[in-house]
Amino acid sequence: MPAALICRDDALARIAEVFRSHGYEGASLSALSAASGLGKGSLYNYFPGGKEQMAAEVLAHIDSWFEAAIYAPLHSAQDAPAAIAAMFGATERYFHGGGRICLMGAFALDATRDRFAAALQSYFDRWVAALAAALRRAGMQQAQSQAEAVVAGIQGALTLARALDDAALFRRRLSEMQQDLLAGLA
Amino acid sequence: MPAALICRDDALARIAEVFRSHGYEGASLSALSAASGLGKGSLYNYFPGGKEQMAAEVLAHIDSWFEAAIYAPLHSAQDAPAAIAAMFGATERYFHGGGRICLMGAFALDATRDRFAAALQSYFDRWVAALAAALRRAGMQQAQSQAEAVVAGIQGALTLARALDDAALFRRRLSEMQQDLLAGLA
DNA sequence: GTCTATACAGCGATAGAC
DNA sequence: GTCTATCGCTGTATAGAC
Repeated sequence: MPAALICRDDALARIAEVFRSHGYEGASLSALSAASGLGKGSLYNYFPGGKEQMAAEVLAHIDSWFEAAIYAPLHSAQDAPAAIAAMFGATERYFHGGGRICLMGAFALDATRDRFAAALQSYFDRWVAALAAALRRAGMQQAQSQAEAVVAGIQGALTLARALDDAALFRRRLSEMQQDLLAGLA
Repeated sequence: MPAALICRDDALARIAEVFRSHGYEGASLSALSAASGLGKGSLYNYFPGGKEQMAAEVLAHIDSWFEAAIYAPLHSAQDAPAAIAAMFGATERYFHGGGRICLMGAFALDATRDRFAAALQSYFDRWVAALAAALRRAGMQQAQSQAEAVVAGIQGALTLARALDDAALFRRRLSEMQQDLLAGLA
């Protein structure tokens, strides 16, 4: 067990950050190799499908994280408002308080979308559905529409925060959306 | 005056669509040449700075369109609520009802941002400022925060609409944001 | 101004030695 | 499993004929 690289998941995490900062087209195999600490040959040993497989596995990993940390609690929690508050907290932490973008959102905005359309669609569909279910259980009218507003608001806040180099904008938006939602429940 | 290409602006418009659909890294000179109908050599005659200059001019063109069609009316209109309504209308038309993404937003989400940081920052800053000014004149409290919410909401709605391949979601979000804003003014 | 031909670097991917 | 060397190709950019 080498010191520099414990396991495949560690490599995948570093690969994810390369896709995050350079986009799919901009993430070269050289950069992926350097960041993961694996030679190109080794990369193809782990990911025979090459760059596309690496990106697909990164998306799958993100998806399962959100499923466990965000969607499932929204669906199963007894206390829906508390689960919604927890979602905002987990979201803020996941996106490093506005300093980290959403890879799903970034991939959606160029031709990369066509490659991973199913994964992107499922990610956003399930986020909206999980939040809408919690809002409905909390007694909110037009839960679906409100959920779309919040998920879109999160994506847009990430975009603005990065364009303006102002992570605080993201945190401010999250906190206001959360307040507005809870006010709508009261 | 050739029939296929009236002027430089026509070429720029086609170039813009290539950047929009492929992103900065994904927009190859071959694609830009094919879309504009100009050989690579001719492209470098129009744009000596190459791909970076093309993208910069596309962003400048977008910026001046928004300045004239959106920011200036928000600043100067007598009837602020009407100007805000007009902004939503112009926004919906510009983004083809949700079928066209925001190039500024797309460029903000990967390493391309660093190349055009000033243009991206200015675009979003001025959009937020113009909307906030109109909201303030219409008597709204926390106009800055509301303006950030709307501009972020627009960006996020574009992202979701494209990820879910559902342009109607964008139009729905616009219409609801507009209603909420006007309700907040009353 | 337009094009074709080309330069050279970097791309994703593979082979094969160790 | 790891690496280095190399493949074929495409990338951006330029030169030069017309």
